[in-house]
Amino acid sequence: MPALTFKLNPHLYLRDPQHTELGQKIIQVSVDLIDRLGFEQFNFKKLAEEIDSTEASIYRYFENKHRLLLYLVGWYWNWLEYRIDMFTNNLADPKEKLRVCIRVIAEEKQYDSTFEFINEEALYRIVIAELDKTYLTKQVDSDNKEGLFGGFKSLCKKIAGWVTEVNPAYPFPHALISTLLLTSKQQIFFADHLPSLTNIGIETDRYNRLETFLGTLLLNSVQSKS
Amino acid sequence: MPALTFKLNPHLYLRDPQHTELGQKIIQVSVDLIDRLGFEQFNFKKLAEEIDSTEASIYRYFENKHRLLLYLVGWYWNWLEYRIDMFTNNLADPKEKLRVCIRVIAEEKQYDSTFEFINEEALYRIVIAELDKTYLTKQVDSDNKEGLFGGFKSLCKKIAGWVTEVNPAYPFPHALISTLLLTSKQQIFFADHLPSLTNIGIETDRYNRLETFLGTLLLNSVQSKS
DNA sequence: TCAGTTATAATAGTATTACTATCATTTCTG
DNA sequence: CAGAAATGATAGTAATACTATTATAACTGA
Repeated sequence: MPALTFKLNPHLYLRDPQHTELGQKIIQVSVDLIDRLGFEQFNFKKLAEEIDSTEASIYRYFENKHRLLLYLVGWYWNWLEYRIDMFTNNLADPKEKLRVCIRVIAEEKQYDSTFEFINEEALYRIVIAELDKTYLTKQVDSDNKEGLFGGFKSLCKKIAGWVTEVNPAYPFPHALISTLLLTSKQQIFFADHLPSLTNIGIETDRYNRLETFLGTLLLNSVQSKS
Repeated sequence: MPALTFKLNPHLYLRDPQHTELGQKIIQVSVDLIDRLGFEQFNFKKLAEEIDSTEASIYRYFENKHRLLLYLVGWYWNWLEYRIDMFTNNLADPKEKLRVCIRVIAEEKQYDSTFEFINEEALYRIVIAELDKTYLTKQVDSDNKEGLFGGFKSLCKKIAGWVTEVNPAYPFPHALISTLLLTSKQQIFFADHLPSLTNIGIETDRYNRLETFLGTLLLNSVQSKS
């Protein structure tokens, strides 16, 4: 399979990091570093040291670290949508699509060799811990106007469309799917850190249990009338 | 009705702010200021100016601004649990309790004169925008060991108990309720800032629509077997 | 009432962060 | 090989999140 890349919203970056060696290094190493340090402790100075470059050089690719996070999370949403498409495009029944979709959303994320310089396992952990910080800011409205949340919205719209196919009378398809997408991350976080808020554990079958939980949540709601 | 206060976990503060005039002012004005500026732009220097005091004085009440946020959010959970108790303690049927519970969770929050120096409307907006930041940190585990998330966990446990009463076979009561509690905030945020991720609007009946959405989500899941 | 404790104010200072600016050097391109 | 573009090296700034010190005001018990 040829090496693929995603075309991300150009407002996310100043210079496209996928097109240069330094840019690729920034992406690759920032994933590892944010995973290790957390987004608050992460900064461009530490990143520059790690890749033997300078702060100033990194600022030529990303306006600030928030945009870099938006870029990484945007990349994740594209990747997830790509995987969902891959596993659903041979299916006709929208209900079956939703089932497969839940499996892909809930599954353990593993390194995907289709995409070089992105460690999907680490990126998944970043999304779990930092996703909400992408939009819980004072600039959410201007960021949104620039289309920086396009990946999330696109995926939500697609899946919500299948919900409506299954039951056109269901009044909350988008709310249901955004809830599903966020919940899939939150419950994993709770399992790891606040276990009394969930019934997902830390065992190896946690992803199966998550799938079951999300499955009942989604499918029972969709079938309801009210 | 006499003026009430909540007994919050003492690890949240260095000196109990409810016991002194300055402490009460810190609480009261920080709610307004965080609501206006957002938590990132908020700091103790600005707060000190606003209440004609000094940074150093505020640091004698709260170790840092994160603890202050935890305090405010903890207060909110106590308040919500108090309201839920108020409206459910005369009910015997757990299913009925869940219905009322959803109404209280989804309702528009209005100023509650039972509690002086807390503006519940502003606090509710803070919780919507900043709640996730209380636990999405690197110190979540040590904060949790100190019991700083006690309010959230206590409420989740109580409602999850009613879920189990309704259907002892349902395997995810805590996951379902934590999802419900978070979703109730997230969907309001989306309605205000990322409307394509929800079907709740900004109209006056938004809280009724939210209640309906959460109702189907909860009640259909609880009744399911799998 | 006054000595002693405690709370607050006033002020200063520090390390880190999130940038911006400038200029030199390397690399890539027609 | 000239010129442009990308990167590196270095410096500097305003703001943040504190800590420390000393002075003053307020309350408390004997």
